[in-house]
Amino acid sequence: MSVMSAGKLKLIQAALKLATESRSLTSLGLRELAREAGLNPNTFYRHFRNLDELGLQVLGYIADELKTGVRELRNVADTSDQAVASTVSFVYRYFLENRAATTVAVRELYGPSPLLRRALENQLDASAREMAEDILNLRLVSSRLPQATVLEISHMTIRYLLFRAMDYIEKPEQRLAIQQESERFINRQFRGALLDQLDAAELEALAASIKHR
Amino acid sequence: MSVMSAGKLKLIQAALKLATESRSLTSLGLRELAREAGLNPNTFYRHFRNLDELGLQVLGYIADELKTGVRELRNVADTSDQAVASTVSFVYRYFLENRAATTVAVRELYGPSPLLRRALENQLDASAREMAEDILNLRLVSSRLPQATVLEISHMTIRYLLFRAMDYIEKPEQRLAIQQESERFINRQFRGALLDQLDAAELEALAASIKHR
DNA sequence: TTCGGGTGTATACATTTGTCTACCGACGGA
DNA sequence: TCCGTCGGTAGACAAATGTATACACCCGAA
Repeated sequence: MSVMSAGKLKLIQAALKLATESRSLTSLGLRELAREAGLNPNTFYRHFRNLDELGLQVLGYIADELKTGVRELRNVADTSDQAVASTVSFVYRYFLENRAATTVAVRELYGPSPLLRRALENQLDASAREMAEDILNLRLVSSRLPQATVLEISHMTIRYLLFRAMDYIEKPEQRLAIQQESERFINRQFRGALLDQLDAAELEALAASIKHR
Repeated sequence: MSVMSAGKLKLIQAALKLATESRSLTSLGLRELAREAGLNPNTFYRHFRNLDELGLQVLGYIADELKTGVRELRNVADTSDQAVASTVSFVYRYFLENRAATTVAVRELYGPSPLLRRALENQLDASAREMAEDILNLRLVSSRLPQATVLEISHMTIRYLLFRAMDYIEKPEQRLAIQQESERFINRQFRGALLDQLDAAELEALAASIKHR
């Protein structure tokens, strides 16, 4: 994936551009692609057997872009005390910088091509596992939370942030609000899960303390 | 929307079918549509000016389908004590029965057509408001939760359930797991929000009770 | 130096697409 | 009874699409 002839790169970038601004990746035309890339239509066949193969390569391309981002993400979480806020802020800024890749990912995750969907699901799965690992390693949440719960919340969070990133990208005036809302989302998930871990006596005490106004 | 000639209905249903099983609604062809409906291509022009107009009408059609479902939903929540569990179960069964409409909604919510996206966003907004209203009226959560919080969680929940419905539809062996996971999602949101409402003294007490093992 | 593979182009062709104009039967109101 | 509108069809058109074959250039290995 690292070495790639100029024409192939042009085609992939043209696919990203067109998929973002006009249609879905799966519905791009071969000639449309070549036109955008400034190449002869037949050049396409030098690099891809068909349009599905192009789609997969585009996913590989954006996966590469994403991987560097995830690595940076780990460092951010490592050195921050306000882990949730800074992580959310970083993730959205990152999606914003890679809006083409983000848009394609969102559209194809539940799109018509099973091939692309599987690939994207695996990508999200891996990200969720990494996130959960970081959370556990850095002890960002109470150790009373089971590992499975942390993983589940990581899954939910990543899905939520990914879709919300579309609004974040396209509605600049709402960015701050979306960011804060996402922080609340995550905090509530973890606090709610923590509450579930309390034993009966603690729950009763809590309930009582809430009851009297 | 209620009275509609046979041909028009056939075209809309053909659009739903094709959009579900092969491509996105926005990328359907006029002739493709007519072929599926068993009609002459030109019949299309008797009912729609262009493909965008068809898209809007399809959304209207599925919105009608959805509305009856939401109404039933209110009744379920009304008579149930285990509101969350039965609501989730009902919503997913409902999405399953309307898989075509659900699929189209998911794909177009962040799809390439701004027109369709606005329409869908409004639809989701209205559903979230209804859900919040029900929750508040039926006193399903503590009255200490601000109205805005209930609305926000309703928004998040509806988005989450909608997207998760795609997995629910397509992975029958995971249905039970997805259902339970969704219940946890909702419960954690509300419990986490509740926790945020506690005042300092209550939080300290809670923290202490967690600290000692 | 020659040769072969990788990259890109030109031409061509059958197929499909959106759209235009014209024709036709049904049917409801005058 | 006549007539206009509605729903549907038929045929034709230019444009665009995917694909095949053949040609041209560059560059590294032999």
